[in-house]
Amino acid sequence: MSRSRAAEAEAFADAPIHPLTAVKLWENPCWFSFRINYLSLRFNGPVYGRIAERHDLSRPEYLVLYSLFLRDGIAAMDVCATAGFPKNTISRAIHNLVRRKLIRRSLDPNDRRSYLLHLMAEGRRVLDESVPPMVAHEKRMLSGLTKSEQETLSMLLAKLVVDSPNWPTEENRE
Amino acid sequence: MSRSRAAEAEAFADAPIHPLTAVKLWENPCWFSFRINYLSLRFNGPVYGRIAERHDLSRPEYLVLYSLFLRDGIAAMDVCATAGFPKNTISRAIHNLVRRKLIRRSLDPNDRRSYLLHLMAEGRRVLDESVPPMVAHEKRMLSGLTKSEQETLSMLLAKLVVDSPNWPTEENRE
DNA sequence: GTCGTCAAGTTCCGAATGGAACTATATGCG
DNA sequence: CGCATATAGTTCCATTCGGAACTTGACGAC
Repeated sequence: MSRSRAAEAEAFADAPIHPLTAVKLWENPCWFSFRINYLSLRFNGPVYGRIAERHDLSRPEYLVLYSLFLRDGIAAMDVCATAGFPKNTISRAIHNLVRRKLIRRSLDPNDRRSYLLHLMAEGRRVLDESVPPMVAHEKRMLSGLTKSEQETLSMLLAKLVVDSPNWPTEENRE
Repeated sequence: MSRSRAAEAEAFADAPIHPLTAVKLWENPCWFSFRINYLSLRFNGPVYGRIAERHDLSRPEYLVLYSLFLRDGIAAMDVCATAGFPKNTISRAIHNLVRRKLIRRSLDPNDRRSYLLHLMAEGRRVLDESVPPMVAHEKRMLSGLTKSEQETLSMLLAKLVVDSPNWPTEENRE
């Protein structure tokens, strides 16, 4: 176990967590990936569970919708590149959303292979209902940290995301 | 956009990233969940891709194996609780690993419903081969941060994981 | 121009996934 | 003790997923 992880383990010694969780936190050479995977999970489960239940949307479908909430008029490939789902999954999601009239597609005037995606009224309504509880859940997750710790965390994670284009991928692994 | 995210955006203004990634970083009310999901993705893709290719193991299968690497003699439910896969998926993974003689099961003397899982020689061999590149990939991901930044990040993420039992889940959402 | 290569999006289909129901055991309670 | 409830693990099966091949259009070289 690394020195720093050992120190953390001591600081959190009396925390009421599953024994194997403790091992994965403090005696794990991949401490980072365990933590982010675990936290992703604890975000995605409740959030996408609620969305499936109340709006009958799958995770890829909601990701398309949410991407349009952030930036209207993007293309399918933009969603793929930033959400990490394969393009056929995103394609399916888009078709379902179009069929249900939550979004519409228009031809991209600059590239006739691609379509621009736009929110429709019903899509906006779903976002109006679903975004606030999602933001609340994230706030709840972060409420164990002070504002200043949250800022530090935000900055460090941003640094990693910005650096990520330099990392090896499946293709160019060696 | 929050004040702090705006400040970060300025600091990273000339980073060569996808425009929608920038939006998801700096103009996203759920900045935290985007970042951890994105980073999980960039870890899991290459790492599990390599493992599938070289060892013909699925992600749930490898997670069981890796859990035993950290602590031998645990039960299926321990893996579920810490890895976040449903128990039938873990059950299947265990059976495949047993069939391929990477692990074995023994009856739990204290609870006849459950089995203790143990690594076998072949499982150890697979871990010996697969863990170092995985650790290297994580190191590479973190190499954009200084040692001290990494310690800070480790601590902040650990705080969140330790706090997570208090969060609402799908079931008790309200 | 037109040829070769690359990129956006779709379709196909085998494989993996996970909810729900089930078995067997444990545990709490009167 | 005997019953109700909870938990570990398994099985079943409809659904979803994602790799691969394909279509159509863009773009650079000549």
